[in-house]
Amino acid sequence: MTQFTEETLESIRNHFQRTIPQLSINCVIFRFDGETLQVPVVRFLDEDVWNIPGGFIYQDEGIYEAAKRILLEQTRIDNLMLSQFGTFGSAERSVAKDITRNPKMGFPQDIIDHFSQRFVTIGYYSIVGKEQRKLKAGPFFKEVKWVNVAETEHLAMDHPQLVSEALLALRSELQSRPLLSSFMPETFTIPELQKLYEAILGRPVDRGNFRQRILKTKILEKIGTSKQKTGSRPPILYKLDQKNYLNSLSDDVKLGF
Amino acid sequence: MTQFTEETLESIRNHFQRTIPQLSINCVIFRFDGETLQVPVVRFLDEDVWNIPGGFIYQDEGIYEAAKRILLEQTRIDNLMLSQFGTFGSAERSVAKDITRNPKMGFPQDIIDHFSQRFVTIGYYSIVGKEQRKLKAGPFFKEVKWVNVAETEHLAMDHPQLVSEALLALRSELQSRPLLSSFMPETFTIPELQKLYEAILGRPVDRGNFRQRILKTKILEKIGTSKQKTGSRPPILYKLDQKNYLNSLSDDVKLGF
DNA sequence: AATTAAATGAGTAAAATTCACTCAAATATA
DNA sequence: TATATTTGAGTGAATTTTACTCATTTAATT
Repeated sequence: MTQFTEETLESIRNHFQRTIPQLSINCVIFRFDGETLQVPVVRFLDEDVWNIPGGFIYQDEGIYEAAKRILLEQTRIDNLMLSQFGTFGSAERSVAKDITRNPKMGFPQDIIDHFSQRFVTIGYYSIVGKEQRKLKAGPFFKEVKWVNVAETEHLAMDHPQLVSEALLALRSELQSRPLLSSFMPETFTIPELQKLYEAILGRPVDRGNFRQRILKTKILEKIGTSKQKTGSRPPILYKLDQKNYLNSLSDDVKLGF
Repeated sequence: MTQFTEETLESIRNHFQRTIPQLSINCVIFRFDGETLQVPVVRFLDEDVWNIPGGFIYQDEGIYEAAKRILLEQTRIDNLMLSQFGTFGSAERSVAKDITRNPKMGFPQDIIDHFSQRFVTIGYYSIVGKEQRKLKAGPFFKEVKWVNVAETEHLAMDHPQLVSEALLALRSELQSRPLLSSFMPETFTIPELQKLYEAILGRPVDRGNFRQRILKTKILEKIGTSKQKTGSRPPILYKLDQKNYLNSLSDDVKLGF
């Protein structure tokens, strides 16, 4: 049985006081490590279920700012453009089923009651590159880690559903615009980019045609040749041509695979 | 100065008690009258600003059910599939700026305080055909009417923004699936359908190519010839081929104009 | 040093789709 | 009966998509 100091409990109660009741935010952040998609998950205090990072909205902040703050606090991920993928609020949706009600946590009744309320959550998603690796747990959280999207079926509450809905939104965004800037490292190769597309779309993409379409957009700028030790022709290194990339966004350029 | 009976005030206070605080729902329902897109707007009590239909979520109902109930109560529109287009919640977003705080309404302070809170709203949209015309105001509302989308810039609060965001979502939906069932009458002609597409997309569409693409999907079934008195060749009447239409939804058929 | 394996860069032709346009058909009106 | 108007249907050029082939580059192997 975990014991909380009165100070911790007061801090939690104070947080409730300052936030909008029965409304939460969850952030599904995809990270591509070169092979698979992963998302950060957090563990609350001594609980043993993992959660998508999430929290509550202060009375004096907008929901977008709240999403960025929560993400920063719980994972240390910063400077990211977030997009909404949906708001979820069935009548039965509550936090307490999975956490706090757990006897071993030993929460006082008023806090259990708070979490037993029905909660509506606003879902945001984004994507980062593999250079993003440092995660640091925030207050009230014991641990943060990356977990493969394929292994998210055991997350708390309806969080597995949040992950799949976010992935659908990401997929749909990928279809309608050249999605490159935020989640690729400074320089990258076309085969690397193709692997990202395949990870998001969940299916293989023809190599030659992928290259052709990407190059036709002129959003890539040749940098040099990558040096690798794979015993095959080294791929060309590219970086984003910022000017053409921004143009392509406003010109509604689609890659469409 | 409007006078409210104590019974009315109690009914309002009771409603607040049973709903989720600081969270609302708004429904942007597009209607196509053959020429332009319109949305229903409502007028609250004796106020003179018009609002997108909206309301609050009972503690024991899901947000989707709440949206359908609110729409039914305030407009009598029923049996509609609604889709979310976004959730809006800047820190300054409040109801009271436009209504209730109006002195001539004469609300008691506790109700003004309630509406002065910051509110987050979940936006839903849908579309109906011109056969949908009956609107009936619900309790607390004095009037409901259809207004052209082009004339929604004077709606209350951020409701003009809700309309444009909903229109963007509708447009995007139109691009990715053959959008026909819910908003066309039982039988219709291809020129009529084209006018709907043009209204939603906000631009002209080539006549011949539109016909070609629609017919290629085989989701239309020829019924006969329409009889009109325009002094020109009468267009062919079609109805939806339900089986092919459902197939086209699962097969991810795109019309893409 | 020459050969091989492996993956990349580049290109090409057929198929499919999009786009711009012409022409015939059907109807009310003059 | 002729005319104006709008719809139905079709066609060919342009473009895009798709399914490939082939040359290039490098590390490892012989």
